[in-house]
This record gives sequence, structure tokens and C-alpha cells, in this order.
Amino acid sequence: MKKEADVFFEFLVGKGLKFTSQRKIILNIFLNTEDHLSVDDLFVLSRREDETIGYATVHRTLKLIKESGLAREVDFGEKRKRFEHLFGHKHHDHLICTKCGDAIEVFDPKIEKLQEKLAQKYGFKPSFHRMEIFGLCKKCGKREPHPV
Amino acid sequence: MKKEADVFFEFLVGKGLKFTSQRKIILNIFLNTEDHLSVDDLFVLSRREDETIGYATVHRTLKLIKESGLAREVDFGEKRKRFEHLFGHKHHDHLICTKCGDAIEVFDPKIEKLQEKLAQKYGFKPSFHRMEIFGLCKKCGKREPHPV
DNA sequence: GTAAAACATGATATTGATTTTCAATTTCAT
DNA sequence: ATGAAATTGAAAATCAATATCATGTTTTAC
Ligand SMILES: [Mn+2]
Ligand SMILES: [Mn+2]
Ligand SMILES: [Zn+2]
Ligand SMILES: [Zn+2]
Repeated sequence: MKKEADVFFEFLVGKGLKFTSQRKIILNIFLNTEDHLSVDDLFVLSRREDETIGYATVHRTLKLIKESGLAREVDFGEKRKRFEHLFGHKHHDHLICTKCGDAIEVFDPKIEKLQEKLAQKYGFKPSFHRMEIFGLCKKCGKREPHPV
Repeated sequence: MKKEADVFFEFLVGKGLKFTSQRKIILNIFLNTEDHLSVDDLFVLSRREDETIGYATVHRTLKLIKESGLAREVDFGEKRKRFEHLFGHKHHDHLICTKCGDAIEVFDPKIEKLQEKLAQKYGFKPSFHRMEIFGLCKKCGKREPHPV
């Protein structure tokens, strides 16, 4: 059993909540999918394991997972939210392919440092940030026709 | 009359559309407000000039303004979209105060350069990006109680 | 000038994701 | 077992964004 499951369990216990079978299924699918999932994605996957699981339950459980510190919300400029692993994952930003939708996780310490400096310059106390670069990934870039 | 109004007018003409009184009002309010406005913000402001203007018209006009190249959409992590001036404004990113909502416009050429490099490292062809740093602005940071 | 065509408007309806409500069920400590 | 508390799935509510539609207003064709 992953350590994350303990974290979630402890979080639930601390709030007087229960680790039900539905929550187990949803958590495990989330943990085993190293991807940026929407509520609906997770709902579809969860239904495969348990044909009776409800959308609301998936939604509520994902919210709990987020509150427990295991997940964070990410926004790739679509209309739906996505979630990614937080526990044991270092901060990173994304390169997002506008063609295939793939999200590459990246981290540049020099940029991070300059972001701090930039904030400082304005007397601003940063608490978090996000940076997304949109464009074509390696694969999609190759397939693109050359400019005329 | 601002040059932007001509840009918008030419855009409309090019599409066989008309520069109506409503569109004039909405455009002028948008141009005169150096701010990051939501459709609803702009609707409220427009109603002050013309009590009969409809929400749908504001929405449609803002869409046209965007298509004409005068505005672009920005996302400050709220559920509603915002729009800012694009014409004659250089690319910039934002420091967003999580307390008062103020958005400071910033630009760091070193960061921009590193973003290019970062993309290159992954064979990624960037076309645009966004970077938002959330935290407390100078004012709000001062008012914050010191940690215990 | 007049009539048809094209466009614009504001009210209203629809959409789609998210979030809440609610009655029924399950869990768990006595 | 019993009662309190938590959970569930379906359905409804919410809310911004968008589409529809009947009514006006130009513009164009004759
Ligand atoms: Mn990620
Ligand atoms: Mn701006
Ligand atoms: Zn791609
Ligand atoms: Zn502030």
C-alpha cells in the first residue's frame, strides 16, 4: 500500500470521516494514474472498477484528496479543472502542447530564482505561482508543415 | 478619438459589421479603463452610460474587440474570464494579490529568455505563455500580522 | 421610394462544469 | 440492537458563457 493512502487515511480520521470502499477506489485510481486528470476522467476510470459509483462521490473525494495535500489543481486553459499529484512531487511548471494536449513537466531553478527577485522588486510577497508555456511538443512540431 | 477605435472600425468594416452606438460605448469604456475587466464588470460600467444596454451585447462586443486584436483574455484563477488591452501593450505577466485582487504587470527579459531555452531543451516550439505569481502586494503585505 | 436582405439588439433559454441538496443507506460506538 | 453521525447516488441548483429568437434598424436592390 502506498504511503499516500496513509496520508489520506490520517486526514480522514482527523476530520472524523471514513475510508469507504468508494473512496479507496477513487484514491487508488488517482494515485496510479500519473496524469493530469479532470473530475470526469476520474469518474470514467472509477466506473470501470465499480459500476455504481456516482459522479458526486468522485467530485467530493477528489476535493478531499486535494484538502489532504495529496493533490493540487492545475489549469491548462481549458474549461475544466485538472488535478495532479502533489505528495512527493516537487514543484514544477508545464509545457502544454496545443495540438495533442500533452503536458510536459519542467523545472528551471534559474527561473524560480528570478521570479523571487521579480516579486521582491515590487515589495510583493509571493506564496505560489504558475507558469505554462503553450506551443507544439516535439512530436507535433515535426508533423507541422513548414511555413510557406 | 483613439487609434484603437479605428482598428476596431476597420475590423468591423472588413466583416461587414456596423459600428453601432452600443459598440461605441462598450469599446470606449473598455479603452478608458486600464484594468483587467470581466464581462460583468464591463456590463455594469456600460449600463451607467446607457441604461438599456444588454448583457449579451456586451459579451458579443467584447468578443469582437478580442477578435479585432485590441484585447486578450487573462485568467487570474477565478471562475470568470478577464480581458486586458492588447493593442500597443507589450507582453507582460502578473503579480496577483490574493488579498485585494490587485494585478501588477511585470516583465523580466531574463525570465523570457530562459523560458525560450527551457522549451528548446524539450524540442518544444513555444507560441505563447503565461506566468502568474500569487501572494501579497506591498500594501497588503504590510497590513499582515507577523507570524507568531 | 419601397421592399427585401442583412445585421443588431435585448430578453430569454441553453449549455456544461461544478457544487449542493436530499432521502435512503451504511457505519460505528455504545 | 439502537441511535447518532457519516456517506452515497440521483437530482437539482448554480453560474458564467454562449445560443436562440422575435423585434428593430440599417443597407441594398430594384
Ligand atoms: Mn504536472
Ligand atoms: Mn495585464
Ligand atoms: Zn503534441
Ligand atoms: Zn493587495
